[in-house]
Amino acid sequence: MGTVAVLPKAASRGEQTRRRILEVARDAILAKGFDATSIEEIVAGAEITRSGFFYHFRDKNELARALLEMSMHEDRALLAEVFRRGHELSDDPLHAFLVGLRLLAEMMADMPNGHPGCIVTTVCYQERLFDREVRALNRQVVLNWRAIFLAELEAVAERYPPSEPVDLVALADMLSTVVEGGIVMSKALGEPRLLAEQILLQRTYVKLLFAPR
Amino acid sequence: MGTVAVLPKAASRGEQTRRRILEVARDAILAKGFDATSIEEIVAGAEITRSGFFYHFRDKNELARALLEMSMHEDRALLAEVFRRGHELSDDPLHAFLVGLRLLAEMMADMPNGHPGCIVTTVCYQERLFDREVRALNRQVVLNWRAIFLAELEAVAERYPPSEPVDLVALADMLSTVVEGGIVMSKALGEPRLLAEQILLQRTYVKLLFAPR
DNA sequence: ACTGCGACTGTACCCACGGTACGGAATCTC
DNA sequence: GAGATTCCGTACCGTGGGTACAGTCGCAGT
Repeated sequence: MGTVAVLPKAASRGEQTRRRILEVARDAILAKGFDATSIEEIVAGAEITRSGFFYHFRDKNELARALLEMSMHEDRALLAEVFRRGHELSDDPLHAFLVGLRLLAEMMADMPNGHPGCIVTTVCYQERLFDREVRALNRQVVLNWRAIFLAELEAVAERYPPSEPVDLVALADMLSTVVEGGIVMSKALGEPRLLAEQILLQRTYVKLLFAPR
Repeated sequence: MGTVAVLPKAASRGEQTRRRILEVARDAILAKGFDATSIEEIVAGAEITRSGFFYHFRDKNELARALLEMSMHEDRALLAEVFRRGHELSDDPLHAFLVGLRLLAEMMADMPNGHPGCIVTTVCYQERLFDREVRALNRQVVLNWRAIFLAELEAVAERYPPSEPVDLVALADMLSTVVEGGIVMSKALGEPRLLAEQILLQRTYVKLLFAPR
């Protein structure tokens, strides 16, 4: 069941346990929400005790912080990989971006039970549960997405003038918006495919804006 | 502070109290999440006792159900009003729809503290907290949005063929997607204007798709 | 004026859960 | 083998959801 990869520099025992806690917690929290996930069941899933949990995390807020950091690294790696492959297949910035978006949509479509959810939404829909540090980190995660998408869009806009005047930052944010909203819609309707479909619709938007007529 | 309008057929005392509970609960839940909102503070805000709360609602699930029903009626009224005004100003279905979207964006922009959040997202990010009935109702709310947007889009598509082949249902869902995602992004970044901006970007998309070149 | 019902109040209690405190014990490292 | 790391066990507190139930208050109908 473990997704723990065999790493060259073997993590210390403590680090391994910590990772196990984070993975169990993430899955449970995305399925049931932060509050509805009890520490009791996290420690059961991670096969430790309550004391063990509080050894690694002072409280649930620190767990949230660690979860956000984990998700930020994973997102960054995933998006980097997707667009790297896009640029590998084409020198044209628009074509590369469109390929990347299609790959992203395919990844989302390949989750049989649908996307499990995003920690960012979990956090900002339970604001008061989290301290300033967590909320700041949450903001940072979103700004990170913006930067990644913006870099792609700027490269595109440099070669292809948009057919309508658009703010590139807002357009970059729209990609995050569609993903976050698409996850909500997929979950609400119980239609896992909706998320990928929405990303492809957004892809068509980009094509319409920049592709030469 | 009360938004209770003076109605002709005065609601019974029980109905008034029930409404007060729902309004207090909605504001608190959107600000802090469902779980983080204690019954204690709801009854304090509504100026009743715990027993009074449980007289009106068997448990928190029933509160959620009532909240969803309230939000469904409010949404329906708001969207109907927005598009009614659009069609009042123009006989052209596309123009009317675009006007409606602009009005919608303006409404969102006029919330000084930003959109407080959407119950639909709250529910589907805390799935396990709610029973089947609540989740079904949540789905119904989203399907309701779909129907409203789809009716507009079908009227548009009948007169103006889209410049790219698109599934109208998916496009209708994209409006909900952008609103839900935009709320999340606004909250996460602490930029209330982002939501309206995203709706206007989506409006441009519709224009690009259907406006004759 | 009496009755019945709707709309609550007050009190007492149970359980789950987050969090604290602290004393160990096993395992690993140097 | 000393010390640090990584846990385990146990006891305890406060908060909050939920149950149970007796009593109160005002109003509508007779």
